[in-house]
Amino acid sequence: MDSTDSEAADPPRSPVVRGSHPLGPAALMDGVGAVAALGALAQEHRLALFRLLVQAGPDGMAAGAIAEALGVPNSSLSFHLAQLSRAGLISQERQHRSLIYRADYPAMNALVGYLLENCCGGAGCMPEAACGPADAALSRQRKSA
Amino acid sequence: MDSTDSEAADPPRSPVVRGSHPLGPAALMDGVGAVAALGALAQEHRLALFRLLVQAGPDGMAAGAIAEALGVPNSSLSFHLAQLSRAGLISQERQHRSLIYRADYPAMNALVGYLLENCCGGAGCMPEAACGPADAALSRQRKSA
DNA sequence: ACGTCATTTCGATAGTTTTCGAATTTATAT
DNA sequence: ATATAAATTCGAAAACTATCGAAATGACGT
Repeated sequence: MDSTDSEAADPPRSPVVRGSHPLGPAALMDGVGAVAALGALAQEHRLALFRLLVQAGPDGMAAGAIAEALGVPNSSLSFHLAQLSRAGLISQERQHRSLIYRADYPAMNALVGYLLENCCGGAGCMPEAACGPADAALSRQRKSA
Repeated sequence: MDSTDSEAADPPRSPVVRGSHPLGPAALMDGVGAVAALGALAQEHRLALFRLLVQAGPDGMAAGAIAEALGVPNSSLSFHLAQLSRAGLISQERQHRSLIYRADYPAMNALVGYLLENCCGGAGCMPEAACGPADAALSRQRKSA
């Protein structure tokens, strides 16, 4: 009752690609990566944080601004940023004295892709869509730097 | 400092629809439900379990068969089934002596929909798809029992 | 009623996550 | 150099999650 599967619940982790945290082309996702990404988003503050970064668009947001917006203490936020970062869902860049964080759209695409492929019966779940780095309605009004 | 958001990180949970665990029309998902669903899937065994149920299709699988397939002790599996059930991602039905579990496709659609809507820049992430209860490629080849 | 099979609940243990103040690091301005 | 600002790491407490054997529940056949 198996064999047709690629990965399931067994200890022997296969030597697949795995993590490309520092803003890489995370175009593909395996089960391990999916668990990491899901776990990173499975927390009230972190889901809100990620949503915020997605809304912020390509400009990203500084850590302090995020902490302010979410009403989370600075050190707690840092912890959550690290979690998302470790899962490859966000990227960091220094700008003057601030650290700017951005949502990693390819990584999110890969996660949704994994869910559609593996958890929706091999077909998919939603009507149709096309993803750029958040520009449809939100960042239309901002020029980016 | 905020206000433009619908839900973020504040304690006062809004009186939205929320959980309809026992196989309900979970067509819409809020942030709280999304965190629950993401958390339910953010675990090696549970992700494998859910995948298995998606592949099993509308026929579902008995708890024992699942435990066997995943190589997880019976009582551990029960715990994981309860987690997925609590998140509304699977449903249960008694059949003779066995309990049959099934993936709840509408719930999964709602989760993916939430991610596309809220975490992909308001546009979406994937090219195109259409979701029925897992029949496209997988259950095509199974006869069902 | 009794035995048996299928599953869940209980209870204890080990491990992981979340939280946040205090101390520290990194960068800039004077 | 020294001060100030922006974030991170450290450390320790509280809360949660995962694991699994043993006992309990529920359904069925005889």
